[in-house]
Amino acid sequence: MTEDSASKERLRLWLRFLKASRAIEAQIRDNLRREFGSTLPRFDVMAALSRYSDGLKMSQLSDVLRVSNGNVTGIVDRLVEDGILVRVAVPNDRRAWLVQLTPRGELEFATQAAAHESWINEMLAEFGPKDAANIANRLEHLEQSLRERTP
Amino acid sequence: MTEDSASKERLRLWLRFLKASRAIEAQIRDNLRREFGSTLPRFDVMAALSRYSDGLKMSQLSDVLRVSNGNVTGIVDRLVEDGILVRVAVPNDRRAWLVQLTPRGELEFATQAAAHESWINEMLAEFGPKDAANIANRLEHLEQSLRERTP
DNA sequence: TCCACATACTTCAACCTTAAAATATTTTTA
DNA sequence: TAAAAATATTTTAAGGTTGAAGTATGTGGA
Repeated sequence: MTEDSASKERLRLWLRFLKASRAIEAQIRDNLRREFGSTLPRFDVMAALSRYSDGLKMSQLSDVLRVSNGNVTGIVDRLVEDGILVRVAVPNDRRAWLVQLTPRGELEFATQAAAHESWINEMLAEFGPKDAANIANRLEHLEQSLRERTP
Repeated sequence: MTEDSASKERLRLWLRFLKASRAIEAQIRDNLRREFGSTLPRFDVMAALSRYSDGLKMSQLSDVLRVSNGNVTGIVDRLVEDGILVRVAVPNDRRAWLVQLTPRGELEFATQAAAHESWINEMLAEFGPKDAANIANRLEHLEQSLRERTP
């Protein structure tokens, strides 16, 4: 196998990877929209905050989600309007806000997260638990090595 | 292994999958922007058209790319402005347009595609050609079964 | 003190994205 | 052939995304 054809195989892997990822993502977006009138970015924000019951600052949230600061502002704005989140002032730092799920937000997220898990479970049914765990580990390693390349 | 923990493993697989996919995609977007002042959607359109030298109709393009009709309109508009694409009238059907790469567009795409392949080759270096081929096949199968679920 | 720098966040302009509505044209049907 | 249905595309409204610029506040020297 030449280096050149190895490169072609990796490209093919990426194209398949991207296609599968987009197909699953599109299905999730569609389900979120139809069943909950919501979106994947909103779900991602709720998921992040559900893991930090003390709340996160805007900048921490954008770190965790790996999206830009300005992006988070808009999504949080809309979730606050909808009563899913609250912004709480941080003592001794008038620049910062702590963002938290409201009780209603927690309830809403619990419902959506359960549905989300079952959609994934159906879509990835052809992966047995052993396989799933192996590939997940491999991807975790890949993602880590990518993060080391670009600090 | 209970069904419940199998579901949890599949969820974990999806989360890793998504994270890795987003990390790679982010790197490609960044490279395209910095090196070519372009974007992934533009690259995707050029890639699709490079496989069809006779050109594609707008609706065929949105089929191939699996994005909405209206979306393609805007991207093609900008690529036409930049001299990368042309819209050609279709004989006997005044509703439709055929979109093609210009000679300059073909040249531009060849350059970007070569760079793109080498970025992927570096990022996925830890996958040997055999591995890459195996996983690609598996993902192809997954994507196909997803397409059957949602026609 | 005060001034430079850093930090936290928002705003902005440009682009991507979708679903739904609108426009134009072609094809089918009554 | 006139009306209805189908097809091809664009427009629109709402949201997501980014990098860069802008605002406000905090911090650490000279």
